Amino acid sequence: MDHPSWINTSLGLNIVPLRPLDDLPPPPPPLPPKQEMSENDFMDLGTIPSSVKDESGALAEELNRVSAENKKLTEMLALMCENYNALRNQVIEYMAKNAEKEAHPSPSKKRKCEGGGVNHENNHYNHGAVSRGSTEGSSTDEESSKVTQPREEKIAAKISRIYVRTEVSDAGLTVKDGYQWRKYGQKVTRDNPCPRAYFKCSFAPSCPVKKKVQRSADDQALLVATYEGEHNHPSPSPADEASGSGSNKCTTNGSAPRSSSLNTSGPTVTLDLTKPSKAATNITKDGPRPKADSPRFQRFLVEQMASSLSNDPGFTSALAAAISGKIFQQKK
DNA sequence: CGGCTTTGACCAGCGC
DNA sequence: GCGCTGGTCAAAGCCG
Repeated sequence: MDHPSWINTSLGLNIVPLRPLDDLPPPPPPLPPKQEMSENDFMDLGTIPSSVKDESGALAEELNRVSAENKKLTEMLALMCENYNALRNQVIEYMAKNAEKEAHPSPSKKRKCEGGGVNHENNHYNHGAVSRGSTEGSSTDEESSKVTQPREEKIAAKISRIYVRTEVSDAGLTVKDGYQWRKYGQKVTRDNPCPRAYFKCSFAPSCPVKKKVQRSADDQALLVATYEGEHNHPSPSPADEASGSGSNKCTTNGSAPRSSSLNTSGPTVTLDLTKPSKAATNITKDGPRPKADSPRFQRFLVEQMASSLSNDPGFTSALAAAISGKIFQQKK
């Protein structure tokens, strides 16, 4: 993971690890001046008509034009890379700030944060959606509540939270995620009339993972499951996982079981510059593959980078929603 | 009979 | 110190 996974939860984004820009191959150097092939190239030199001099002039002009275009595209690509780096740095800086903020919550507010934390975060980040991903590097209210544990253990504890939409008539508090859980307690909390159920992972005897499940106070059809810790045993078999997640379509990430079929109604954005886009795939598969050092390829590269962001229908809306949600949460 | 759930009791942290 | 609250324990009951 390149980025702290809290961003998945906090921003409601599912960000695929980006390949660092430094790893990207450098933009191909400008094309060396070379003669473009034309029909005349295949003609017998002895049969060159006298007008070839005019054509050579035209070709030189064309060459200059192509070179200029090549240079322009290279500059555009460099500019885009620069913008991308700047944006990435901003994101990293922002994530670092948040991680620091959440890693040092006000100790005096420990319990108050705990009380409504689940539901409030639900509203801010993942209303009506299943959020997944361990909040590695961002200790939350739940984490700080384990005051009896050594500090190292608290830091190591990974918290992840998922939201599962169920039938309101379904009174159960079970979030089927493929793992085996043993319920060891149930409590009615102050801020929520719905009881909170406490589970321990019974898949492995020594597994330290705990899970708390409670219905959202605002939306009783929404189950909030909070996972604490990391499983110290292999994930359940895919069959188990599939059967386990069948009814609720619920799984988690990080410390909790993985899944790809989440019941997310919230925005999910996948940024993956390491994978070729559809268009790129089509070209490499179906059409002639442009040469890597050709101006056409460079233009294609630029267009792909731009279109991959701007043409993604979910990107702008998800970005706007995430940013506004984050700002709204900070104002509170 | 073993594993799981239920549920009241207990403990610890926090605010007043 | 006391009351409130969240988290955990453990005995009893349930179920296959």
